[in-house]
Amino acid sequence: MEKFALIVTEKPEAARRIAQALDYGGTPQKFEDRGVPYFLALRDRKLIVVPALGHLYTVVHQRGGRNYYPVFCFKWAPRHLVERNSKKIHTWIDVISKLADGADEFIDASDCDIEGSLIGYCVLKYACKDKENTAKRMRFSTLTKMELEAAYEERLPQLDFGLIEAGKTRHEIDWLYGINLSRALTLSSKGWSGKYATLSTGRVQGPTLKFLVDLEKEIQCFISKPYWSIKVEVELKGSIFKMEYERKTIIKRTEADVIVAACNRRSGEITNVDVRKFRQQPPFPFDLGTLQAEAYSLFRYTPRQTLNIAQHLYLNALISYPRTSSQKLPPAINYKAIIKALSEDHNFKDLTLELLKKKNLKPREGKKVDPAHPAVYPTGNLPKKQLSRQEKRIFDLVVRRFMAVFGDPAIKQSMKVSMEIN
DNA sequence: GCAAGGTC
Repeated sequence: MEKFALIVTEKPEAARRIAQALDYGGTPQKFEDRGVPYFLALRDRKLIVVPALGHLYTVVHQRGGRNYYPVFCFKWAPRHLVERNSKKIHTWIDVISKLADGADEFIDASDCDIEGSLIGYCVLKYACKDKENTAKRMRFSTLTKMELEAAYEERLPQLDFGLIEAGKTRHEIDWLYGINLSRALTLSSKGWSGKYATLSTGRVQGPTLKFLVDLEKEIQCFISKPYWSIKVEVELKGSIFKMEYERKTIIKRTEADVIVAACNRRSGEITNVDVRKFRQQPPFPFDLGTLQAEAYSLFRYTPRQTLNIAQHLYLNALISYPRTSSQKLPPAINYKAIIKALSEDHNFKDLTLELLKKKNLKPREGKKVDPAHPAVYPTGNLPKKQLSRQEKRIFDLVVRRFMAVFGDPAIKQSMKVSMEIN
């Protein structure tokens, strides 16, 4: 039978989109084997695109037994041998292995970050039987046809072993640190109280608990004290203005009463007007955290909700990969083409036309970077189907932030008026 | 049965 190239992705939706982008007719064939989807795309040669399902391999101790400590001996193994309820993983790996037998070229198309690179590596090494050193790498940060085609044509000759090493190390150190400290904690609490209780800690939950304990202690130690503040309404040329007393808090009620009595119903005199002009720079492009913060403050969406919505928009090729910590927009993404494409939407028309008048499109950028992805930006694709209310809001937010990044600084003015009464 | 972080 004719051999083919096997393209491995991190998840089913990515496999579907990659197959669609690479197939010359845009109509890849979908297959399913025991619940595992994969795709046949025809290009310069036969391509089979098969997804993983996140991590299929993980770390496990080499010898059994539960309560011994410390434990330093571990090995990598398929997840179904380690975790209960992962029969699905067993089938998944089996399907990939069978497909690998018919392939003579292997291409890693997992997400271009630490975890993704490790996922792709493990599939190639274990499920495909030691193909990690001969496999090529497709690098992309959006699932658009243009970028995927370029990523395929210009595939890198080898995997990024630096990222893979970082992924392995993250995995292994988290395991060593977490399992050992959890066991130590469990054993010492049993020694102390005589009762068994499973306790756990780790790289993330340990420090997080510490922050919570500190905050809780602060809350419990807080003693509230009453204070008074004085607000006044003044009439000036027939209009009422609200002002406040120069000292924001007054501890004693009697003292506040004296001040109020001295000012009430008297006329005053404006002693100073302080006008200040200042520039407000455009915002930074969105990293995931700031997108989540903004979505919460505007719409009260939880960070998890926002991530899910953004993930969905990404899978529909409307925005770039949202799991990024970058606040930078490299010129390679072609700002002008994106803004032009967005101008087709009447909601964005005025703002995009204004930006397109500019001689130079230069984004304001933040300091944060990400090794694998740029900041979140709209791809320029407009929704083909009606978006849900939530998707619409997040998409709109990403588009508007992207445009704002190229804007001129705002000139703002503030005014502080001081008045003396009695 | 103890971690963390992918995916669904």
